[in-house]
Amino acid sequence: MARAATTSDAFNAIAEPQRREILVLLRGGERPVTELAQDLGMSQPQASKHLRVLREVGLVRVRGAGKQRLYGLDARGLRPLHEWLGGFERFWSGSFDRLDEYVQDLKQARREEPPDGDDQ
Amino acid sequence: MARAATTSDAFNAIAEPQRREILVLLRGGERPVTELAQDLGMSQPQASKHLRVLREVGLVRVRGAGKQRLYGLDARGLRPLHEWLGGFERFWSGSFDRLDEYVQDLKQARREEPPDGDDQ
DNA sequence: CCATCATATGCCTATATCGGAATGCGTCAA
DNA sequence: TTGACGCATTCCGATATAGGCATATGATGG
Repeated sequence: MARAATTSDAFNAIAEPQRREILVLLRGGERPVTELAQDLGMSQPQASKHLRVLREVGLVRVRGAGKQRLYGLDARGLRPLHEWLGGFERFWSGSFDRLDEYVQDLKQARREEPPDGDDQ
Repeated sequence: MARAATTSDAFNAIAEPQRREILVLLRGGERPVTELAQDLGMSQPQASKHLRVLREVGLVRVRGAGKQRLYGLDARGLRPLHEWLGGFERFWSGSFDRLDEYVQDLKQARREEPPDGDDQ
């Protein structure tokens, strides 16, 4: 087997940095393809391809506006990501984080020490 | 070019569903490789490979415990993801979400009128 | 030293990617 | 209709993946 398709979930879709940048740009409002391509320094075909992936996983939507096609953000598609991440929040937030870090450092330090006597 | 390496970021590392499951399991505490492999129904080599990726991006850490190697969660590596996602929070939370949904439904309904073979 | 358990790594194949270049297709204006 | 514009879709090549399998490495107890 190979890697899962980029269109299989939002997780895979946003693994590509340029697609993440597209989404960030779209936070500012709808945009035509060529404008996105220019702002991100990529070719128009590449932009179209990335947008296709984002559309297939439901992260953007299109709207025809004359000759142009305006792409807009559909951030609801990011919710699965947010929810999955939420399950880990307690591991890095607030004092819990510092406690965890402290415990880790203790363990690490203990491993790096010779099994010598306990001082004091 | 091909796809970015799975070890290039946390984004790419967690694109793989089984790696996500490993992280979820590790929320319950440290675990040896074989146990993870069994619980997730994958071979031991596969588990080791996934754990290698997760370790290279700093999402897990290892600790030798006799014959075993205990893998533990290092959720700090998920922070970039959380922060990136944070930039989109206002787009799906609260009434903003409902308004957006409403507008989407309107547009979708309007587009289903012509015999169009739209997206899937 | 040897046998055994726990884990890591190597080799292999099929597959899907990103990127570039060329081209197809739809829309608008004259 | 013709031309120009905006965008989508091909075809191509190089690359790295997930997974199966075999094997190397490493620690432990006799």
